[in-house]
Amino acid sequence: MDQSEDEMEEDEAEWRSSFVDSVPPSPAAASVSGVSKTPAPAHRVILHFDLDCFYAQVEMIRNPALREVPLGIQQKYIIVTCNYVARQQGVTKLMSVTDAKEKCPQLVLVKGEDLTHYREMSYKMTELLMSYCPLVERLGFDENFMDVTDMVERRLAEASGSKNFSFKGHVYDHPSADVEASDHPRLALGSHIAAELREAIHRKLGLTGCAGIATSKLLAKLVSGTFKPNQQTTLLPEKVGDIMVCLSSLRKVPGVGHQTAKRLQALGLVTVKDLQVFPLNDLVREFGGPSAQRLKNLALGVDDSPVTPTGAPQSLSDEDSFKKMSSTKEVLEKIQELLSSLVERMHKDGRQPQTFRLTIRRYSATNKWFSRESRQCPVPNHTGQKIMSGSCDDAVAQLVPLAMKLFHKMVDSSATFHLTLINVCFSNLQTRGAAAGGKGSITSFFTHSTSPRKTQIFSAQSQQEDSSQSRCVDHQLSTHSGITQHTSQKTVTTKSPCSSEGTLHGFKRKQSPVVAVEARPLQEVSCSKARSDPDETDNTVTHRLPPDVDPEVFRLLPEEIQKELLSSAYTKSHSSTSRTSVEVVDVPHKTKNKSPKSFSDSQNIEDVSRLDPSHRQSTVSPAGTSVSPGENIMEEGKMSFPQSSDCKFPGNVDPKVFSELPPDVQKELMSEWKQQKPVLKSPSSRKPGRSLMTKDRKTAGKGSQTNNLLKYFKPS
DNA sequence: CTGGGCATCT
DNA sequence: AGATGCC
Repeated sequence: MDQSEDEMEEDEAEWRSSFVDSVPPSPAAASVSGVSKTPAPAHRVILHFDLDCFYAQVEMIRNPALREVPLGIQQKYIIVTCNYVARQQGVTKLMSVTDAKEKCPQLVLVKGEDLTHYREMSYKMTELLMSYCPLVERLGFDENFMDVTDMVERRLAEASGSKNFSFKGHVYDHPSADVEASDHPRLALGSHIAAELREAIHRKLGLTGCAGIATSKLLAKLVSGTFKPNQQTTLLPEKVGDIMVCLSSLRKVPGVGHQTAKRLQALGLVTVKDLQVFPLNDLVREFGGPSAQRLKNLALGVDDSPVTPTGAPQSLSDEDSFKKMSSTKEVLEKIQELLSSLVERMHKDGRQPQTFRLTIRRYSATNKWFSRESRQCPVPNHTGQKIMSGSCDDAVAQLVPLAMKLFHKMVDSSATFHLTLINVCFSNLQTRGAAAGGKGSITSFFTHSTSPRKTQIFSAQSQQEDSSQSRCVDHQLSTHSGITQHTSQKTVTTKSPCSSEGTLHGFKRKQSPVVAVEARPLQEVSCSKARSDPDETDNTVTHRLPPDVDPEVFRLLPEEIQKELLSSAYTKSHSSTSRTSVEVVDVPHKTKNKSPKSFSDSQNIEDVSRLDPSHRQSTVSPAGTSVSPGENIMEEGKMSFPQSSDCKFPGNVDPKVFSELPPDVQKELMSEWKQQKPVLKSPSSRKPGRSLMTKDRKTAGKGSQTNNLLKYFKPS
């Protein structure tokens, strides 16, 4: 039964009494939002944490010298955030680089387009909070909501004797000292918990931030920013009306975005008060029932939405924006670059993506920031396996052609086009292994993000749990040993950005294979035998089977494999030497801003060498850092070439893709893979001629992973 | 000179 | 697949 029992009674007796937490059915007052799916405790204690200039803090931890200078984090031409030294000089968030430099000529800029470090720190923060109580919901990378109602009740029970209640930090609209103590013991305890958590965050992660303590997410969020850097504020119920009315416009209400604000304005509503008194019926006409009620409630400061544990992300994506991209070659290279990084992240996550999506944004004078278009498709199982097994290069080689196919569904490359953004995304992430506990997926970040091992078990268990018993751990925050976390971490020795890669290979091609192509000189390119129908493709099976493939055998294969074969088969091939041929092609590519495989951690802050000529602002190169000589370089070097030993087969390469490359590039690619090919791996396995089949199928199941199925067919 | 994620709802 | 929202 409701364990809420243990709580004490007292104070606001009435309303809370009936259904404090457990509350079964009657939502009573909660009915407000129309949607009554989750009862929502009548009185909760919700915390909202908001880290101070998050990206800037992460960079200052990585390079302490930055603490003393005005620092701006730059993404393209925008300062997305800056430290307080810079703010003193007039720099603000989302200011253009030009304006910022004008205001503060000495502003030091660090590029922040690669979110790796921010994401890692962000999850450490969430994990830390979760170690005290599982009900933690993320909002972006730098904010977290936490429902500490249970923790508060427990403390209330323990310390029932001492009535010494006071608030930690500020209390909204209360001059200060006059603590109205125990009229609100729960919120007061919440303020203590918030203070302890902020201290833990600072001690263990080196981060400072603000916290808001209130009875709902809406209110906690609104109040948290009352006193800005590194402070906390509690909002008492009697001040709800005040805090809402003080908002300068409806747009300030969380949940009211750009579009909604415009629609409201069209109805003549501009201030919060306007919406509070506006007839609900009229609102319903515009927004529909549920949305109307929700909006009105928000204006009134009413929000019964629960803190929903976020857990591991449901999708992983990587994107880049630019001024102009108008050739297929550039698109291909960009996709390859984005995929290399994304696949690496996906591998670390540990889950297997079932869906891949490609999104683009076209240039358009009018609607510049909108209109994104996307196409998605399933991720072939064997590709997902490559990701999970760590054969990231192979996976990328298989995904690039898929992505190009999706691209061509949206863009007619024979006509001119002008893109300003490309995004690649994996979703429908499936926890591997048997126990599919759909939800338990705490995988990734939670488990291995930090140091592999110590990781927290707690996170795994805490995750799902029936709300009824989601107990907070509340081990005294102070001692709290369980959590691990390495405090300030790694970066002390940050790696130096600069040189490592730029110099290394002047050519800068990263190691990742871009396209796998089967190369045989086209003997008859198209099919010889099996062709049955000319058309379509993707699904039609037999057409275009390579000459050496036995159609009968082909039919027995799983569909994905058939597809793979078809796509790789329809590329040209050359049979010259005997090997099969599948080559991995490496395209010279620029950039790399994303880290290639193995050293994900190292990331450069600046990475010049990018293709974008334009930016090269004065990025900083941190003083201390320096490179560790040997290692980085070595790593890099070896990766780039020889390494590809296990090359792979072609996956599906769109011939179109390959053919679109400039001749010299094609040539280079060809010779490139030629070199790699000899390496170990499979060549040997090729069984004699095509007798294959049956048994091969079997073997194929498992061992063949690294090599393509083509080997079974290929004879020659 | 407008970033790079994420989520939810339709 | 798109819109919208939030950081």
